[in-house]
Amino acid sequence: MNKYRSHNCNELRKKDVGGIVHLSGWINKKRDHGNLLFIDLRDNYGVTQCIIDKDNSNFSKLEKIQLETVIRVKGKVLDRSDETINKDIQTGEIEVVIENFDILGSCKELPMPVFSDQEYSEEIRLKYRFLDLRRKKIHENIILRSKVISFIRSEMNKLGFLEFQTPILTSSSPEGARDFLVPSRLNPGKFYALPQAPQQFKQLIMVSGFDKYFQIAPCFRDEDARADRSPGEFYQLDLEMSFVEQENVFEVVEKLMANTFKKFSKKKLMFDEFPKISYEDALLKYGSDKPDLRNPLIINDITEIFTRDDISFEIFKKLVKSGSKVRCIVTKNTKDKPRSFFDNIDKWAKEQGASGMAYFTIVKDKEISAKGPVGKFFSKEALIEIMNKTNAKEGDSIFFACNKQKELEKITSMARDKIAKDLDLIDQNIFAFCWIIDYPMFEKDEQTNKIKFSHNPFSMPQGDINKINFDKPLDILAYQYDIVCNGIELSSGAIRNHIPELMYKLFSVAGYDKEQVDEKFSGMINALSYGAPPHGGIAPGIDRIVMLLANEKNIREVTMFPMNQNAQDLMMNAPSEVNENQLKELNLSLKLKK
RNA sequence: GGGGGUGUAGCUCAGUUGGUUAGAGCGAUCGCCUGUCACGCGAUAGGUCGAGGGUUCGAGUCCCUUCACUCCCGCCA
Repeated sequence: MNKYRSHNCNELRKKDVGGIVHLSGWINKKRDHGNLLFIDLRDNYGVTQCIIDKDNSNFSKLEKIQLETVIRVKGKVLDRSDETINKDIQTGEIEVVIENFDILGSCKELPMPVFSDQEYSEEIRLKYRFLDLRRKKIHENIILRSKVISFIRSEMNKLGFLEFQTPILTSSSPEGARDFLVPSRLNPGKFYALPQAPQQFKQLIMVSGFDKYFQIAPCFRDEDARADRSPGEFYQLDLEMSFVEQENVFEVVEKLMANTFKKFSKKKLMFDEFPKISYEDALLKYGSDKPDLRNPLIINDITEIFTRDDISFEIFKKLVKSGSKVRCIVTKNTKDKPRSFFDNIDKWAKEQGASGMAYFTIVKDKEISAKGPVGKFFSKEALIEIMNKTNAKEGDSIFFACNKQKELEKITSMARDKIAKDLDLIDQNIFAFCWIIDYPMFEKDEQTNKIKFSHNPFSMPQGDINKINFDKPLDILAYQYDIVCNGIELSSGAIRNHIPELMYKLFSVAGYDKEQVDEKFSGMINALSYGAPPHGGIAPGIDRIVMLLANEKNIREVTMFPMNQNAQDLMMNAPSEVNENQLKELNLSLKLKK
């Protein structure tokens, strides 16, 4: 036994009754009966009830002690009578009668209570994160995170992957997110960048012949935060494999995800084999390349139907003529839903910046007709065609919107979520994984109208590489894939392009000449010229995996020391100003915007 | 960069149509209480109503500006 404890606070059981023990921990809660005082002593492992009465000379000192003070108690383990057993804690059959105690760490008045299920403002939680982290729920989330990471690590080891560290100070690269820059003292005027991901390094590891690599890798991107996106930094399970095709990567990741999610959650997996959905299909059917497959609603394109003469919905017909599309969502058996249900969705759509959502319900008296504000614009025959096209039946309702494709995808995707939520169609006890595959290599930049890489410039284009038609770059698909779970993008990956000549060609399509590629990606392109194996990989986001497993909607709930939305660490006061000398040494001067 | 929400005691919140001295629970302090486990009871302290300006006889409440936190859009190969 060391001087602080003979047992932890979750260790004592009936068999220990009669023993003299030392416990150390935080005062979780006091219940003061005047002549009898209960103290719940807490540590990482659990809680033990300690008790002292007024006959003990320490009584009045303990009575005055602040919650969250760290104390050591010495006492005798006592059996609890049947009526006083507490089934909610594992040590509930016993209690410790305090003989004496020492204060190991005193505590000022608390800015926030630790023993409480209440919600607190992020500001106070982040400022006093060390207190926040003592609280049960988040304490357990962080422990879960640790266990998940160590499980993943051991699974990867078992699969023959080797773990390597890659540099944190590296070079800035074009494409992708904003870099965090670090000025170099020894190289005035030059900057390192923190890696947005160890992308190039892991490919170099393959070129170096290590075959299978993984790392729980910190990634840094200077972009704005979201609930599921930490500002600044996050962690990926970065992995890369040599001599593989897409399917080989899927096999590894699918097994790893299934094992991890089965081990750490009671929720069921919707699919044992993850469905593969092409990017094009995903955008049509779900309006998004990160569909939540728990949601049964599917989007249908009914643009063509609006060219019929027996539809007199002139606003949509006019928009369709000028290139807009019409897409719809069918809700099953909603004919008896109140008017407010439909109007709310229309109103909601307007709030999202769309022109609203039209709707009608298909009813049949003698003949099929459409009930609802715009129902009168549709003939019986047109309705039957819509029903055929969308699988809608009598009693179902159809919500539809008209817009240019991209905006339409956005609003129908959000409507799919909104309607499913309103109708309570999503089973919360399921994880629905899927692969999104066949991403296009390039896309058109909306603002500049230029061709740019749609995902990763290092991806391998699909098909026979000698027959690629570079004149139609938007038609080139890549061996590029995402894994999605419950509408959250966990990861993207690709089979890489390991052929320098092909790389130059693809970069030239995106507007980079050979010199620029050589300069920006010198390490990579040079390495690929000295015998590179075909290789590919992926990088699932650790924070998001833990978030799903912990059933949390916010990534800060599974991050030990997160920054706030403005990328500030309120506890450590980062970022902070630096003194003139530091700047001078780095050859920097500040020119702040007013 | 844009839009929404929130901001009242240390913490979580209530505060009506603009109307007297801004309330409650938890926490703190003091007192009572020997079987609680969210112990109970009584008392006390604690407020720049985020900040600034305006309207008004009168503003926590209405208007304008601004700040902070948060959610979303943009952004995130």
